[in-house]
Formats: sequence, C-alpha cells, structure tokens
Amino acid sequence: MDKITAGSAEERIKEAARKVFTEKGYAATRTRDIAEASGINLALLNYYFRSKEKLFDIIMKENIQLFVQGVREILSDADTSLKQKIALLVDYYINMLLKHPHVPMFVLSGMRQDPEKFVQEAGFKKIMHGSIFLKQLMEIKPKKKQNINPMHFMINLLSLTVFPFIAYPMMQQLFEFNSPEFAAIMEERKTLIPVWIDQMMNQQ
Amino acid sequence: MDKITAGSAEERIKEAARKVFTEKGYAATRTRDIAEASGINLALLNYYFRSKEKLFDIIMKENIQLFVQGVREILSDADTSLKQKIALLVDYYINMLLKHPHVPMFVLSGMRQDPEKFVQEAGFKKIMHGSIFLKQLMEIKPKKKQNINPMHFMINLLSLTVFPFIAYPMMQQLFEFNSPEFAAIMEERKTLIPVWIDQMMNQQ
DNA sequence: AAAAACATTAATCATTTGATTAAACAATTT
DNA sequence: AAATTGTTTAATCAAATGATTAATGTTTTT
Repeated sequence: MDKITAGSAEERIKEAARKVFTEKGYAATRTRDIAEASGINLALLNYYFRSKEKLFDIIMKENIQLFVQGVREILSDADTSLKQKIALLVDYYINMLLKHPHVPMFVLSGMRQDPEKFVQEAGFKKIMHGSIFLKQLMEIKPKKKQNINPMHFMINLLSLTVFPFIAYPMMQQLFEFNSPEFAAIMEERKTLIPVWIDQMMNQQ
Repeated sequence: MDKITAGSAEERIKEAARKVFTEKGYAATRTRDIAEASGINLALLNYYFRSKEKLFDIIMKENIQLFVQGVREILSDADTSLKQKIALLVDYYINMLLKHPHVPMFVLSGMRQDPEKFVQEAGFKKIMHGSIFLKQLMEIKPKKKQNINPMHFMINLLSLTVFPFIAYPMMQQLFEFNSPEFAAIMEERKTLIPVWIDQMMNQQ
C-alpha cells in the first residue's frame, strides 16, 4: 500500500480514500487507513470532509460516473451503426476497467449495502431511454423467431465485459494467470465480445 | 431481518451467521448482529465458534461448496453430450443462485479481501482438469477459424449465468423489475444461455 | 443422588474506531 | 506588524465491538 505524496492535503486524502475505499469497501476501511495512506493527520480528514461517510459518498459518486461518462456520446451518435456502437462500448469499458479494476466490485457491493442511497445517481436510465442505440437495437430482425429482448441484450453485454473484473480473484486461481496475462485476455475480448454478441443476436 | 427460531443454539448461530455474513460481508457484520438474529446470548457465539473469524471461515467454505458440489457429476458424465452438459450446468447454477442470491457477491468479495486464504478451497480446478467436459469442449471444430478457447468459454458461461445476480441492485434500477420478475427473467435465461453459447461457439 | 460435563447468561474488559478539541503553525489581509 | 483566516497536529473522547469471565442452570454420567 504505497503512500500518496503529491498534491494538497485535501487532494491527497481524496486520492488515498479513492484507493482504499475502492479496494476494501466502506466497512473494512478505517479512517486511519486513509490518513496513513495519504500521510496526513487523522483529524484533517474530518476537517475537510466532515465524516467517513461523506468522504465515501464522494468516492462512490465519482466511481459511478466512470460507468456513465463517455457512454452518452457513444449511445446517442446518429452516425455510427449498432455494430460500431457495440464495439465502441466494449472498448470503452474494457479500457476503463483495466485502469480501475476494483471499481465494478466497489460500486455493485456498495449499491447492495444501501440500494436507496445511490438510486438515480447514475442516470444511466435517462441516457438509455430514447437513445439512438435503443432504436437501432429494436430494429433488428433475427433470421428466425422473435426480436431480441433489449434487456437480455444489455445484461449479456455487461456480463461479458464487466464480470471478468469482478471474478478476477477466482479466475486467477482457476486459470493460473497473472495481472498482465489477464490484461491480454481482456484485450482479446475487445474484439471477441462484439463478434459473439453479433452471433447471439442474428441467428436466434 | 427475521430471527431464526428453530434448532439448537449452535445451529441457530450458524444459520443466522450464514444469513448475516452472506448479505453484509465480514467487515459490515457485528457479532451482535448474529447474536440478535439467532436470538442467543453473544457469549455463546464465542463458546461454540471461538471467534468471529472462525465462524466466518465456516460460512465461506460452505458457500464455496455451493459452487462446486453437484457440478462434479455433471462435468464427468460420459453419457451426456457437451450441449446437454451446458444446459445442465446453467440450470444447476440458476436454480442454486435463485435460492442463494447473495452468495456470488459474498464469495467473490471475500476472495478479493483475502485471496490467499481461500485458494485451493474450491478444488474447482481439479474437477475441471481431465474432465469429460473439457475433452468434449476441445473437440469442437468451428466452421471457420481456430478452435474455441476453453478459458473464454468458461468465462462466458459464468458471466452470462452469475453476473445478473451480482449486478441485481443495478439492473433492478435500470430495468425497473422486482424480485419475482427477476426470477422469471433468470428462468428465461435457463433456455436462452445454452442457445447463445452454442451460437458463440459454432459460428466463429 | 452426587459428580461431572455441558450450556447459558449478565456483566465486564480491552481495543478499536470515528470524531472532537484546543493549541500551535502558516498564510493572507488590513 | 497586527489581526484574521485557514491549516495541521497531538491528545483525548465516547461509542462500538470482539472477546472473556464468573456465576448459574441444565443435562448426562457414575
């Protein structure tokens, strides 16, 4: 656990809080862990952020934003096809998650602990609703049978992209890979997932 | 949070611990929560289980077993085809997870907190290695291009099946479903996932 | 029935932990 | 330079929390 050494006290606390909270979660994090990791006095944490919970909420909001920012443009672009959008989405998320691998577990377990608290925070629903992306998705006519269900489609896209980061400790044991090998696997999936999704949609 | 009212003190503690630990995780659980939920005196917890950590380890082991037990038979059956095995696996996991929806998040976040501790616990690797399932998987000849990578295959199978349970709080907000509706969606996926997997494998 | 082993409780401990206080220090303003 | 405002620290508090103890009750064994 390396210390944060640059920036003002306030910035260093937030930087350390982001790191410690995101890796260990709210309950397992002591305010003293954050103080130590940022090299500041414990009292400063409360001086700048009032309480552990207030600081946590700030980090949670920022982590949720990682999931939303950047996606809006992709989903609402009238000049890209559905296939292109899917490839862009997968690429965006895998790049982001390779930089912040602990974020999905942090956000999802945080939402589980206190579901009310972060509802509406994301605004993902608004972005989705009425987007070009959704229109294009509804226009798909599979060769046989009924139309693809947009909900299953979204679940599948997120599952294939995000789950490996959540299950990393298990997969690491199961397949005996290290961190750079995992990164290479996820790079591979950038091109594989769009192909798989396409196959799942079109030959139903 | 309803109390446990049946069984011996020891059983009731374990029952309550399973519930509270699995829903809230190790750090967010107080031994007093478990005592209260099981209706016993706090001292009894230490009388029977020595410490919070020892009790937690027992629950973790049992939860990990949920992922392994039952799978061995499916994977090593010489009389079922690969397709049948996939359908059986998906069915087994979705049934189990509908009964224990918090277990995946619990196990995966537990493994993240202390990766060394639960390595080897599962023995999933042994079951996989040299199984009929793996042999059948390697025999697949896609119409074009190279063979399917067993690792990607397993990641995809687990992702499509397990991820919805981990992301339930997010999906609930996103798609506005309640618990029984979610169960119906997962029932639907019991038949959809094997079809999707088949399409992903065979037309690469 | 006496003794021994097991089960349960209320009270209490020792630490940990989030937060506050009062004083010292530093920068900025007047 | 004096006053004011903002920053940082060491010391301390109060509450929460995991664990223990000593006493009491209950069951089992002899």
